[in-house]
Order: sequence, then C-alpha cells, then structure tokens
Amino acid sequence: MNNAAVAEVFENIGKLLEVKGDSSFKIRAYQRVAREIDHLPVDVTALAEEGRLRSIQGVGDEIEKKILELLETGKLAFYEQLLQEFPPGLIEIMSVPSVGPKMATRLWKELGVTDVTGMEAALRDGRVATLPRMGAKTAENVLHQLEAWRGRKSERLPLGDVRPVALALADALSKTPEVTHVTLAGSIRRWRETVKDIDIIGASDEPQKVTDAFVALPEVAEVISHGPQRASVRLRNGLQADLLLKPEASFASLLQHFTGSKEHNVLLRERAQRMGLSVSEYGITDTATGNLETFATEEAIYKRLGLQFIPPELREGGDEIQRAEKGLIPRLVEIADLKGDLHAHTEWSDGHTPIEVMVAAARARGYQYLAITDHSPGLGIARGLTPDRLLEQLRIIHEMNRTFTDGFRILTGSEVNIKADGALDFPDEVLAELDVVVASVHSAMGQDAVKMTDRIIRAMESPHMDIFGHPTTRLIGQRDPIQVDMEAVFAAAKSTRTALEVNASPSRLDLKDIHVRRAVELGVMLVISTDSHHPDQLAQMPYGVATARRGWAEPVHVLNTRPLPDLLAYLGRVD
DNA sequence: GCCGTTTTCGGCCCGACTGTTTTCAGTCG
Repeated sequence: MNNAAVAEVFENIGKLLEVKGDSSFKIRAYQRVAREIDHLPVDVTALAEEGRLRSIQGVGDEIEKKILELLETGKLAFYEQLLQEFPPGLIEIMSVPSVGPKMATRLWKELGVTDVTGMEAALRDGRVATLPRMGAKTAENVLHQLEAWRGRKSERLPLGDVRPVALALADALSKTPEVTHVTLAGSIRRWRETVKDIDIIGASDEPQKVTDAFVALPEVAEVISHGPQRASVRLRNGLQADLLLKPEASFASLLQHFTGSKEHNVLLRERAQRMGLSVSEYGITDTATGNLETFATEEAIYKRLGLQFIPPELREGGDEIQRAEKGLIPRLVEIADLKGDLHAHTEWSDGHTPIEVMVAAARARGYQYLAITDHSPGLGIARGLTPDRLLEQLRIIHEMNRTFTDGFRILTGSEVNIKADGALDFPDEVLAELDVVVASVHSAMGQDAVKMTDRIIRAMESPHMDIFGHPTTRLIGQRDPIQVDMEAVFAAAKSTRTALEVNASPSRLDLKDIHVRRAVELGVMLVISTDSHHPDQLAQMPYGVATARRGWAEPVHVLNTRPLPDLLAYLGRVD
C-alpha cells in the first residue's frame, strides 16, 4: 500500500466523521495525518518496519495502530465499519464546492440522496429548494457549483500555467486608485507545484471600491461572492480568484494570513494561544487586555511569537514552526546564489536557437558558465547527436571559449539517454571528452521498480555520469513518475557522487520538493537546471530555486552555486 | 485523537460572506 492510498483512507475517515458529527478536533487529527503521510518523502511502509511511525507529526497511539493494521492486512476495520454506515457516494457529494457535511447528511436522510447523480436530480426537480432552511437560491447555487465541478478536469493546475495569469490579474487590479500593495499570496507565493486558485491581497481604506473594480475586470466570467472586504470570482479560463483587503496597518498580517498554508496558520495560532495571544489577519491581540498590535513586516510578526522568520516556501504546516522556535531555519538557496546553468539545448538537437544565442542569454543573466547538453543519438525524436556531430560541436565550443575575456566558460556536455539496461548512450571515450554529463531516462519508462532502480544505479556507477536529469520523469498533470526506489537512488547518488537535478521547467519540477528535502537530509548533492530549449526559458530558474527552497536546500547543497573553478574541481575537470 | 516553557487532562485558529433567517448556521479560506 503506497502513501497516497494510506492518506486517502484517513482523509475519508475524516470526511465520514464529519457527517457523523464527531468531534471537530478528532476530525482534524485524522485529516492532519492524511496530509502528513501524503507529503512524506519516504515510504510509510518503510517507516512502519523501522517502528518510526510516531515520528510522523500528529501520529499517536491510536492512529499508529490503525496505520499498522492497514499496512499488514490491507484493510482497516474501523474504516470498513464507518463505510457501512453511510452510502458510498456521500464522500463524492461533499467534494462539490458549497456542499459540506451538514448539507450532505440532510440530502441523504431527508431526500434519500446517495450519490452526485441523485443530488443533481433532487436539485433540478425542486426537492432541495423545498427543504426547511434551504431555498431556491441555495439549490440554484449548488447546481451551478456541481456543473462547474464536473467541467473541471482536475482540481489543481500547474503553477507555471497559473502564475503568469495571476501576475496579469494583479497588475490590472493595481491600476485601481483606491488600492496599494497589490500582492499575490496563497500557494502561488509559497510556490507550490500546483495551485487551486489565485489569491490576491491589497491595502485599502476604501475596500468596497476595490472589490467592485475587481469583480468588474474583463477577465471575470462570474462572481461567486462579493463583500466589502473580500470577493471571489471565476475567471474566463475557469480558475477561481480571491481578493482580500485590509487597511494599510494590517497589511503584513493580511499577507501572513493569506499566504497560509491553512495548516501552518492553525499551528501558528495554537502556539500564539499558549502565549496568551490571538493571531488574525488584523494583527496580534493580547487575550488578557484585548489590545491589538499591528506589524510593519512579516518578520516582526514571527518575532513577536518568538520565532525565526519562516520563508513562505516552508509554510506547509509540517515541522517548520518547531524548527523556527529553535533557530533552525537555514539560509535557503536564492536565485542570486546560482553561478550558472548546467542543462541547456540548442538547435543542434531539439532546441530552437544556435549555441551563441543561448550563451548570450546566459551571460546576460550574469552567469559564469553554461553547459550545452544536447541529446544523445538514441533520442531520435529530439534529433540526438551522433558521436561525430558531438565532437564537431566540442571543437566549435572550444573555439568560442577562447573568445571570452571575462572568464565565462561554455561547458561541453550532453544529455545522455540511460538505456533500458542502464548503459549510457555514448561510448566511454566520447563521454570522457565532456565537461559535464547529464544522464536521463527517456525510454522504457514503464519498467517495474526493481528493473528501473537497477538500471539507474548501473548508470550512476559509470565514471562519466555527473548529473541525474529530471530523476522521476514526471510531467505535472500529464505523466506519472517512473516506478523507482528513491531511497536506493539517493544512496547510490551519494556513494557515486552523482548530483540529482532539480529540473526547473514548470511542467517538471523534478526532483519535487519532498524529494529535495530527503536528498538534503542524506547529504546528496543537487543541481538546479532549467533544461532550456530556448533562451527565454533560462528565466524559469526561479521555479527550480523555489522547489529547492521548499525542500530546505541551502547554497551548500547545490552544485551550481559554486564558482567555475570549484565546479570544475568537483566534476574532476581541471583546466 | 493529539499534545505539553502553565497541563498526562483540558484544551484544541480566526474571520468573511451567503441564504434564510428575525439572530445564526453552514461553508470556505
């Protein structure tokens, strides 16, 4: 049973207990554990075997027993019994926005609704509208939400698709005279790999005028809610966008509140409460005196709570508050730390521009080096280079390097296929000529975990492989990761001194955040690379940096934060 | 069901908007 499956069981237990009307705190306990297990960088089965389930946040006696039962028997009696008490479609009914446990229960008990189809019928024929304390407007709204919910292909979209839209929306809103400090918050500010909606905040003394302007923007297709301080809309592209406004004095608190995550805020506010303080989007209130204190910066808010500043990328409701309390939030890697990019393609294979155009773009970014890593021959679809073509490219690059007077260096390289048996797609004598060898899986992605893991480890054992490119090959929302034992990959990477790539392409982000964190814990070297096929894509580096930051990576963990001489020394290349 | 710089028992985040209500419950973020 994998982590996602275990997490789903606990998530569903939480939902069913809500319908049952059980303690909201108990419900939260199950939901928290579900989320923690879903975000675990290691296999929950492995943790269980080591007897370390209790190291998961929120796992106590009861839930530990339940996880063990689930893993050992594939079933959980407590859950099975709960499922018997309710119609199986009830959980799905509650996934429709605006339908919570109370309404789901009433629809079931008072109208006999047991699934989404039945709910739709009851909405359409007027039965819902006639229930006490419901009405035509409620029924109409739920029906509308149901149709929108059906139309959506997935709950969350890749950050790379949403972020540009959100920036444009914030820019349009900032032209409203009554608002200042228009800022993106929520999961976009935390750089989560996927986002569900766009959260925008601003400061204003006349917020009603601003929400009025917001719902009137041309991108808005539908207004979901519209009050004096906040508004929610559905955009023409189907995304939901929320706007929240407060007076200038509360802006830092608003930013902190709306950046979330929700789980982070719950933990933060629980901590505050133990200190006799109450945290809200207005500021921090002393519970004893009722005095509201406001703050100029987020740093000041965390400081008031006795905590180190926690960067947005770490605010996921895990152990970041405990660590901040002990002063253990490190100085995370930043875009300015990067000295170069180690994965780029040109028109020699499947890139779109000549070498010199890519190089000029890299130099314009202030880099000291750029690795040209066109594909190896096995990737026919990407016009992979033959050995002869590669050697010709090397001669040209060596000539270009002689023209630089400022120490800039084009690194010769290749993105080499790892073949199905783990062999690399160029002969050793060719690979030996290169400054840097990125090796990646591009074929036979359906291998089982044993074969795939052996294949990758064999490749890493080659003396020439420097970097494992986009290690899980997943494409967010499009292609699942390969089946592979990541713990074994981390161990092999460490023993062979192979760096693992954090591919910054927004459709990849691979390694992903939780794998970065595990790699950092184990002392595995990382690189952050854009895998650019066009000079403009060099600008996607922030997505990779953010992913690394979400995995708690510091400059020392990232190979391409090193200046050229140090990098060459690490790669075993000496001038 | 979990958890501890007041606690192994008694707590457990905070506020806005909507609809159907004459004062509030449900849902969401």
